[in-house]
Parts: sequence; C-alpha cells; structure tokens
Amino acid sequence: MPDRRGELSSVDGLAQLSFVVQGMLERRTAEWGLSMIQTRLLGVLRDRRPTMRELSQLLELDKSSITGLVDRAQARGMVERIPSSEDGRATIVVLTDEGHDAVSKVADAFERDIATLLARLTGADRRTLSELVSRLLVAHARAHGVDLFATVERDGAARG
Amino acid sequence: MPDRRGELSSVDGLAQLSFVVQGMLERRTAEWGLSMIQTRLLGVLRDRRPTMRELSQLLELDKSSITGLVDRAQARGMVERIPSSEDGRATIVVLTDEGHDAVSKVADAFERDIATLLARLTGADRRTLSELVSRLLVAHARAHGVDLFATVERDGAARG
DNA sequence: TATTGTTATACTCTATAACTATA
DNA sequence: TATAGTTATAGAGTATAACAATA
Repeated sequence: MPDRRGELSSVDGLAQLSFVVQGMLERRTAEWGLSMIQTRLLGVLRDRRPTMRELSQLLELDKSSITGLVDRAQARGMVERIPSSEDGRATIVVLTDEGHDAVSKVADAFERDIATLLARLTGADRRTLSELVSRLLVAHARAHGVDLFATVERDGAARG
Repeated sequence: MPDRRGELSSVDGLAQLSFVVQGMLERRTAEWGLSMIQTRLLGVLRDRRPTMRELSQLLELDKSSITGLVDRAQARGMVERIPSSEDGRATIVVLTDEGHDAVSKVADAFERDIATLLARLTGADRRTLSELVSRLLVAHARAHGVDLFATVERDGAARG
C-alpha cells in the first residue's frame, strides 16, 4: 500500500465519500420529515406502479414489512392503494400528487448538495471524476449481470 | 447538462456509487449478524474508550438511545461498561475481544469488497480516481471547518 | 395447491420526558 | 443547580408465522 502523505487510500476514500453522500441524503430526507426507507419507497414509485409484491422485490423487504411501510405512507397521504384489475389478489401502489411533490423536493435538494460538493473540484477534474465513476459503475453492473443502460422497464413490465 | 451517451451525470454517478458502497457494507454487517448502527458503535470503539455521553455525540444519537444500543451490544458480549474513576456519574464503554474480532471481520470483508470494486479499473485510472476523491474529501472537509489530516484525538480527548 | 396481501407477534432502533445519583 | 445515565413510553421499521382471499 503506497504511502501518499495527505491522501487517503483508494478504499478509505471511496468509503468516506459514500458516507458523506449518504449523510447528505439522510439530512435532506429528515428535513422533509421522511425516513430513508419512506423516501426510497416514494422514489421507486416515481416512475412505476408496482404491486405490493413488486415493491417487496424492489426494496428487498419482506411483504409484511411493505404492508406497514405503505400503511404509514398512505396515512400521510403520500401513496394510494388501487385494486389490480388483472389479478383479484393484487394491490397496486401509486404516488399521490403530494407524494410526488415531497419526493421531488428531497431529490432536488439532494442533487443540489452533490452538485455543491462536486463544485469543489475544477471543471476538468470534475469531468475526469465523472468519467471514472461511470466507468466503475458500468463495470460493476456488468460484473453483476446488469446493463445500466438497458431500456428501463416500467408500469408493470417489471414482473419476474 | 452535457449529453454523454453511455455515461451517467456527475451527480447521478456519485449518488449511485454511494448506494453501491453502502449496500456492500450493509450486506457484510448483516452477514455477521450485526446492524449498521451496532457496527458503527463497535467501529468507533476500535480506537476510543468513550463515555456514554461521548458516544451520544460521536453517533449523533440521544443518550437514551445509546443506553439501549450499548445494552444490546453488551448482552451479545461485544462491549463492556466500566465505571469512570474520574467522574462518579460517568460510564466508560470498551470493546471486548469478541467485539474487536467481530468489527475487524466486517471491516476486512468490506475493504475487500471495495478493493474488488476498484479492481475493475486499470491501475492508472484507479490512481487518478483515488487522487480526485481525496481532493474532493479534503476540500469538502475544509469547507466544513475540519482538517481530515489533523491529529486524531483519542482516549477521552474528544470532549466538547 | 400456489400466490397475494394482511395480521399477530417480537425485536431493534429512536426520541421525549421523568427520574436517580453524582458533581 | 447542572450533568451523566437509566427507565418508561411511544412509534417506525423489520422479520417470521399463520391466515384469508383469489388464482
């Protein structure tokens, strides 16, 4: 491991950076009275109308956890439950206008935070960093059998 | 916003990267039967012997939350409570051997995960990324009045 | 029979308020 | 009086197991 004074190791740097970024997101969600998981829920509903079961897969939580999560979001007027017309057992969850508004505001504030963070680099450095991060994410996704730039499946097309 | 096909925006890239890294940490902590907050607790105890109050400041949690957190860690044999010899009201929390072992294993696995992730870049790209990330973190820390490379305060020196 | 979703239950995590012991 | 820590209480978030309704 090379000893570069005044510089973190690659591993530490990436770890610390992830904490900084996640900390920004947590502060913004808290600022809007949302928890991280509630924000994630609203986030995945921005461009999908999933069933409870699909939410369970998207958020990697047990279906019983999704019941409680959606209950609380619904009680706050952020989402609605709609009976599926295709399957009498299924329930579809959709964002209300209020929910859409809330998640958009959190997302906007968060994006501004990251933009501010990145603004501490010069334009050239920022472009280089952006390209390397992209390359890293694409390679990582590929290694896990995912194509980051595949056509996004939407509106119920996400069935397994 | 420049349209670079097959490349994420700087903002999206950094956000996604942070999710990938945090996901790795979460999987490793779960693998060892620990929650993220339990792992953070053990992590801060690796090089400190804080009081309950200091833990409250380090983890940014209410003192009553620390009581429960330490209770559960203690019940699992990860930490011990020691009465302070300096202040009859204070309690010092220390890692047991088992706790040290657990947090070391999580940290090692996590570091290997990040190293594996970084290994998807060439050596030259990795060095460039590392330098840019360091520069970003240092600038960010400085903007928040912190010197990342200041002498680390330890063993009770962390009083505010 | 299998699947979708909810309910019952239990545990972790968190905060607020009230309390005890010490300074 | 002020501070350190715990207890009582309440609520969010999570999982497992059992259940009802539908396929």
